[in-house]
Amino acid sequence: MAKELKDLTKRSENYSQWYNELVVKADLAEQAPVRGCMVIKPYGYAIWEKIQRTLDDKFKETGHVNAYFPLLIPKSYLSREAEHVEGFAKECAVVTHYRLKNAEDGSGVIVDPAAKLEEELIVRPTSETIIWATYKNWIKSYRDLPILCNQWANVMRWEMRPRLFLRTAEFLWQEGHTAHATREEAEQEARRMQQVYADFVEGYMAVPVVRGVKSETERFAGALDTYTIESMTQDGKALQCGTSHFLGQNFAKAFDVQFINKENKLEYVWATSWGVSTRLMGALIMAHSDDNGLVLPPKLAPIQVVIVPIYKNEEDLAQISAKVDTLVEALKKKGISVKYDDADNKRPGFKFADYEVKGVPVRDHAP
RNA sequence: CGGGAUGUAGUUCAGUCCGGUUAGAAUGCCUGGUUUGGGACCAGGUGGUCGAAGGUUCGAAUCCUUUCAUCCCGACCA
Repeated sequence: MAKELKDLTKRSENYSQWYNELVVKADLAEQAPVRGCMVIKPYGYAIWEKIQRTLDDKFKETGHVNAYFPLLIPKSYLSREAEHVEGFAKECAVVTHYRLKNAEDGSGVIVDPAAKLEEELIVRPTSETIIWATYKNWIKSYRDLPILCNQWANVMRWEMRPRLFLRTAEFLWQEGHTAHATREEAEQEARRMQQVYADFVEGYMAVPVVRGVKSETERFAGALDTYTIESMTQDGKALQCGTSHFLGQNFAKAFDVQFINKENKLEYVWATSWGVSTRLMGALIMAHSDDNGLVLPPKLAPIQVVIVPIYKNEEDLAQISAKVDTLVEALKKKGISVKYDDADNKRPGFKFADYEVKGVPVRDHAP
């Protein structure tokens, strides 16, 4: 690199500032007007889409199906499972009214006091409660089991100290929620999904992880065991990348979900839940990127190859473009995403620097 | 929720201590031209309720009060 990137803070100077700047400069995301919320920009979302697509395939391969459960949860549901409410109650957003009206002094809209909800609604911090309230209706017999559902959704936790991708108030994730007839089967499922996560993070994100079990204090609120995969950041901290919980019969008991087993006896259902979130984006950035910008593994890079033409005049450009076009076609046939950046309002030097910050794996110039 | 800092142009910031013309710079953006092998240059232009409310004053970005927001360090968390 002939010239240093003038404005990206070095990791050695201030690691967390480096991270914050990189996320913005690489065009991945930006702060939203609402504290703790982020706008995921197209370049960042393209990475998330690849993560999503790959994981979704892996879930389907392991027998899971997608469904969707609602954003809002009756407040009373959250208090059904004692440990669960202990763990989540403090950080929830609450819907108390359903209507706004014009202020009489013309200062805008205000909450209409007449539109107060009888039972307040919680914006889901996670969906165990609403899902188990639903599973109660779905499960009668051992023949209804197992249920292997996943949902892609947004959730909200009112975090005290948000950071783009790593800890935002609203974040995107998937949450698997499975119901089983036996303890062994549920435990096996929880461990299997931990392995699916580990394989994905290592195989596609190229981020090494440690597989482990959470201590009692770090365990998911309501779980008997929490299996975790943890990556490392470059300042030597562990980052929780994904968790898979063996929930025992806690939620089945809280929501009274029983089934009749082969011996014609009533029994509580065994449960798991497991999730990874847009935090994976944070893990990806933290693991590979450097003082020159983002470093993306080719499997997840939205643009895998970028070609920048160098030319003196229109005639040159036409000749270069003709050659590059055939090259681009050939690469596309191989399933490689190529960008030919012939924009004439940026000079080559700018493009080289820009694509380096954005972490395009192969950057080349066409003479 | 505790400790610290900061709010001025799209962005990064100077000016605030010590009140005084029409609030500045860089960058971005727009126009024209020259350029184009690692973040181009020249000329012109665009861009601001100085976070908000109240107060002091002949006069407030600057002083006082209140308030809101953001960032950093802790505690909490996928």
